[in-house]
Amino acid sequence: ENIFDRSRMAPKTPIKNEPVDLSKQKGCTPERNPITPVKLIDRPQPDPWTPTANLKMLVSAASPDMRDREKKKELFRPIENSEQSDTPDSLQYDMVDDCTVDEFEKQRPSRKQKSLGLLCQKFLARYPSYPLSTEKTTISLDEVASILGVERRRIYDIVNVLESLHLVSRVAKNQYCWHGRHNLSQTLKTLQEAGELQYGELMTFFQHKEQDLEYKFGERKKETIPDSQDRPLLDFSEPDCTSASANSRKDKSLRIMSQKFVMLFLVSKTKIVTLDIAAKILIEETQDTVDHSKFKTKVRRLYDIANVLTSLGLIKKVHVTEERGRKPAFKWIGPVEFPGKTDEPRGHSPTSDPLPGTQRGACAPYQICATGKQRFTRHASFNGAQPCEGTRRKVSSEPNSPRQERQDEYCSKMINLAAVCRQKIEEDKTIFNSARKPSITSPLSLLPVPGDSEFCVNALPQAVFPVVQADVPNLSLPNGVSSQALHPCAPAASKTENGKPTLLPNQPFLCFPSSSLFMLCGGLQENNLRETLPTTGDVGNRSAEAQAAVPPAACQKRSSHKCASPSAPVDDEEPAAKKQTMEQSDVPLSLVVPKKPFESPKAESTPGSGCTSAEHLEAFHLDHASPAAPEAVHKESTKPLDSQEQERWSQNKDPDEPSPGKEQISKENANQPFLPQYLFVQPTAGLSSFNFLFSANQAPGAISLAASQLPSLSVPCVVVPSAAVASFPLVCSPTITGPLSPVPDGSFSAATSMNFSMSGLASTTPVFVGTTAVVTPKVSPVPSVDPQQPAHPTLHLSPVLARSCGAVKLDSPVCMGHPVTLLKLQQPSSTPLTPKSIRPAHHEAFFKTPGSLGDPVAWKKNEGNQTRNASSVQRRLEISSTSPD
DNA sequence: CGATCCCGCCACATT
DNA sequence: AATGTGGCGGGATCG
Repeated sequence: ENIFDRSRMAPKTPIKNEPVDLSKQKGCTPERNPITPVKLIDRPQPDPWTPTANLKMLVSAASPDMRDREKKKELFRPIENSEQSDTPDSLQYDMVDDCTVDEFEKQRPSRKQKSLGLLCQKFLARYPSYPLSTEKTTISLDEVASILGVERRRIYDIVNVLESLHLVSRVAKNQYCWHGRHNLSQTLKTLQEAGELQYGELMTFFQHKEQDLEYKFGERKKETIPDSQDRPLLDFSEPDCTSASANSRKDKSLRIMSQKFVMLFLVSKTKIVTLDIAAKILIEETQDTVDHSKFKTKVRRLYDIANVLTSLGLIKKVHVTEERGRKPAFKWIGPVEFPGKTDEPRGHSPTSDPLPGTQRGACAPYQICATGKQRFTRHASFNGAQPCEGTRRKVSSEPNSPRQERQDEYCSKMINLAAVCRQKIEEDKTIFNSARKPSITSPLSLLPVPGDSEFCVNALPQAVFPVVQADVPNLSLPNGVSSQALHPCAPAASKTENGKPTLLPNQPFLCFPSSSLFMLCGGLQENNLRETLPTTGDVGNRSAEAQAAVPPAACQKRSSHKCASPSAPVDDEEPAAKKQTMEQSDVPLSLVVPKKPFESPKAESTPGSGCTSAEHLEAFHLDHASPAAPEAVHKESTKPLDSQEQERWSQNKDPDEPSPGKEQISKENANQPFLPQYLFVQPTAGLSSFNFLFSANQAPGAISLAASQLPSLSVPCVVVPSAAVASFPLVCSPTITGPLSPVPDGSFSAATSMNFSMSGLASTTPVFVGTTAVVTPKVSPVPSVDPQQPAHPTLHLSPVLARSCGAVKLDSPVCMGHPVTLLKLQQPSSTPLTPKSIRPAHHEAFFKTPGSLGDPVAWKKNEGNQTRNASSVQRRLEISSTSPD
């Protein structure tokens, strides 16, 4: 085929065009010559095209060796062609063509015929699914490539994915060993376990499985993080050589990606994963960049992987309808339950066997990864045990993969979490979308319904995101959220101190339902603080009630995930949130998440909180631009968002100097001291999208309100999206609470938000947040501002902000800027770090919070306080709703 | 026009 | 240095 094309093509275009054009031309006119006289001339020279095409052809025909030769030959060809052959050839071809013209067209064109999926099917057809154990089938890449008539590069794409599932393993250069699907079940099981650990935790949190987990998580991170930085290496290293490998090439990202991708399916209740979510989740490390391109690249890779998995019959393409529209997604159609061992004869218990050495080893890695906290430790040991295997590549795939994964995981955990969150969110979205509810308010929808959604319904989400989604309603968002966020943050915060924040990441933190927004709430003030948690709870309840309002706003946003966490607060929050969720599941709220964390301890202290908050904030900043958080605060102040943001930004830039933002913050603080809450978001990496943050403070009241159902959230929060991503828009409203002026504000806010999200954003990330409640209800203004902000992308943020501890922190308003940038800054190190930073104390506090939440009294108190907030919140909600509308 | 994703350049790893 | 691998993203094709 190629040949023909070429010949034809030759005339015109060398390489690429060949096929199509040529065929057509020929078809039309026999004499292409006339047409391409000049070209002919060219052709000769055009070695390029000829060679390639020819080569391919040849290659395919011939053996590897041949191919080389042929390549050489090709060189010659051009010459031949150039002179005359073109015409003649073409003629000949034509002749042929005559008959086949149609054929030509038929054959050539279709891109589909050359699709990776089809290629993979051909590849798989060559080998038995369940080969006899005795027979060892070795695969020669060159051979296969030639047989299938494709370049070797393509085969790598296939083999890498198959290797990730252990269907094949690399034996040597150019040589792979075919294992078939015997171990597939085991592998999937392992992946599922690993996935649960990684992603699951998050989910779990959210869900409620165990608060503990959350805590753990947080702790882990903390612990790990610190070490982690190093550790990670180890971990990584384990896999291969770790650091080297890790650092060095991305190594096997395709393999890792593939495994992670599969994990997402296995962990997802719905068994449906949208590409964008997956991409975000998988982005991890990189934080930096921005992403957009990164995101695109990731998606591309996912398509590659998906094609192979589709050929394996593990997934199928579906579309999820969301508010926005329909998104491409894949549904897992492979085995879901993995009894002990599945196919394989042996069955080891999954868990038990570590056997690294063996095939199973692969599993092990996963497990390891999964473990999470332990990870580090284990890994270490693990590593020790297995020193690097050889070098990176090592033959056996198994080892590598696991390792790799670990690495990734490790790194990614955070990401994962975030991702998870996202997923959930997305799922939620999906669900929502699909099913039901419309978006109006996204938030709402989220909440309520999730279940319904059909499509997704099933699964949806919840599982995945436990957090949000499912629970949504229940969730108490607030707490949960906060807590989550906090965790990560906390550590981060600590780190932050340094200045760097390492936060990282994002850990995961929250997520919100998809799109929806999220909110986070913050904190609350002192009073609240203590109560905060309670508040949250209240919030939840209230929120539900209140919620309504909120939702709308929330709804709009879709953003995604978010996460983040500011430092300490975050931690708390998250956990709390999770807990809440769990606990409260009942609660209607949904979304929101609040955070709050601080409150607790520090906050309570009151001012102290400030400190805390500050820290948190810092963390944020660090993370990303955490500034946002501050901003949120600012918002409270009333300023318009824009301004606030800007200010913040500026602040960020000059951390030391407080810019206005700071001032504001201070104000805020003054006003309310609160703290912080926030969340953060992940940066880039994962999601691209979102970043966010939030503020915290929240008014308790606000929270409360909402309650009920809806989630309202109170939180001020924000988010941002990254432009790139786009995906998420976010928004947030801040505050909530007060009833501020409702309408107007609302509008603004809404508008703002919206705009925000998007537009401005586009650029980057924008974000921002809302604010808090406590303070005055200034609410409205802020929102409006936001929109503008987006514009700037820039951001930057100085992480500095973070610094600010106390008052300052607040300030930090947000930042936003590009998400990327910001993010990166922080992230890099941070990611992992964060956790560590977080301190238990915080956690505890946070945790406590939740507990506190529980207290009715507290709640009540909060309410009182909140009242305003609430109102504002409500307003916001209203507003938001309006705007959306 | 967005979703897909082929194609192959080119950097990095391995031999 | 040669060759194997595989990240990556331009840009073509599909729907």
